[in-house]
Amino acid sequence: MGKCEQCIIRQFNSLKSLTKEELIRISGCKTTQTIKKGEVIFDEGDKLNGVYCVKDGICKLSKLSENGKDQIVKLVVKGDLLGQRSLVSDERANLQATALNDMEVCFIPKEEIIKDLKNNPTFTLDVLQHMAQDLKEADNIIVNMAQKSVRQRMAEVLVNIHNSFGTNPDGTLSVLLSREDFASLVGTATESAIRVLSQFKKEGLISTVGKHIKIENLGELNRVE
Amino acid sequence: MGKCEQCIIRQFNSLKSLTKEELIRISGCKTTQTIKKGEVIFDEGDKLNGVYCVKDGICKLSKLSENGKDQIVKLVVKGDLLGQRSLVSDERANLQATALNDMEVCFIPKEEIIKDLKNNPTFTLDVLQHMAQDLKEADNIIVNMAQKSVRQRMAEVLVNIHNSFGTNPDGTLSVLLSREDFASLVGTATESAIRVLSQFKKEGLISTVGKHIKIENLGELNRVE
DNA sequence: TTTAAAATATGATATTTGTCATGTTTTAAT
DNA sequence: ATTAAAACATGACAAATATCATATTTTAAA
Repeated sequence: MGKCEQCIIRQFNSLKSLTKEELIRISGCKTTQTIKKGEVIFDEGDKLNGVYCVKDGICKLSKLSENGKDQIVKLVVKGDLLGQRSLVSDERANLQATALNDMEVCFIPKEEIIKDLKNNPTFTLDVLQHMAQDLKEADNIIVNMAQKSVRQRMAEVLVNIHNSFGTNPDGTLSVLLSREDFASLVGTATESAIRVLSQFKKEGLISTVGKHIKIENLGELNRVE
Repeated sequence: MGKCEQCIIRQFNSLKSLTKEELIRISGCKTTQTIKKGEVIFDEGDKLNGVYCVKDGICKLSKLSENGKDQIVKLVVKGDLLGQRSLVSDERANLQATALNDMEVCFIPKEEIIKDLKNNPTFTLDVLQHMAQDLKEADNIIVNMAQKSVRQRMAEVLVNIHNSFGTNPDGTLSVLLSREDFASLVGTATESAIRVLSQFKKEGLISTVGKHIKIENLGELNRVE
């Protein structure tokens, strides 16, 4: 089993603020898991007894609305921590986490990581800063949902995925999503999402290679009204 | 000038996790301000050099969308801290804070409160827990914005204001908002907000006493489809 | 007190988006 | 390779919501 203190993934998240001693302790109690595409990592209402460090793959954080539709709130990728909020607040999970492709994660038990939250203010402050960033992004999503059209929101989703998660060598978005997932991100009906993407394709803003989407005109996509 | 260590307001926010010594130090450097209704406390893009502890009154946190409409993201009331996110992330403000009635606040300079964030893990963890709560609420708003009708969102806004901020002796909501502010909270056009409120009144779900709104049927309001 | 401005209200209409139906293509299992 | 299921696509229509126009009422200023 890998050792946390030698793992480069931690450089991308708050675990980088742990001391070498703390990392060695965490390393001794963590477990590594592989999660298959489509598998639910945790569900709304679950009691999480730890936090996940994503070593590879990508998952969605979503919530089921009363109308039966899933709304994706955030995408969590390699290098991110998963489940911090439940850890810190000691509440049941508010969101569901579902793997969008095969994942490799390390699970760190709650009682161990809590020790560090209580004793290492640098670590706690780092977690706090990440959560502040998440909150800012969530606030911005609220404004977009309330004030922008489906077309604008879809353009923004494409640009964000491009900028945050990058592209494959052939230029297609590295994150591969179904039309239904796009709809869940944008907050619209699946048919509407399909229509908007088709329209973008007609207008030459994007192209598709199989299921993969390639952004052809980032500037125009940013300017979509 | 009042002393923080004797101020009961701090029981409602993270400042309660400061030690007596820390409180005395904060007390010595804080300033008390009164803010008039309608006044902007800080604007999007402002560099905040401290955090506000709200002793009295209420304000809205909002963001101007590209279509020129304001979206309210959160209401901040007596007992809350204002501006923590900018403090922690060391970024410019993402939101505008505007007083909805006359307010009294204490301003604590950044460099002083940062000392405590770096040295008192109990305090940092408390701030973290509050931010985790804010993030959960923001996630829930995203889901509502994306998946619920204007009518449902308005019902929810009324119920939330009732439950979170309470009522006056005559039963009216203690938070007095204009129809435009209701629209900004719900994320809809002012006319639509007015129409929905008129409809609720017709259906006997609410009544109005001047500009004040009284919830007449909380149960039905919760069940609005 | 009078008066202008702002807030509230409501109708008519346009636009956006969702829903339902149906067909096509892709994927995965046998 | 065949076939069933899932994903993708598109048209037709319905429902929700925004926009524009125009009153009415309330508020605040002179």
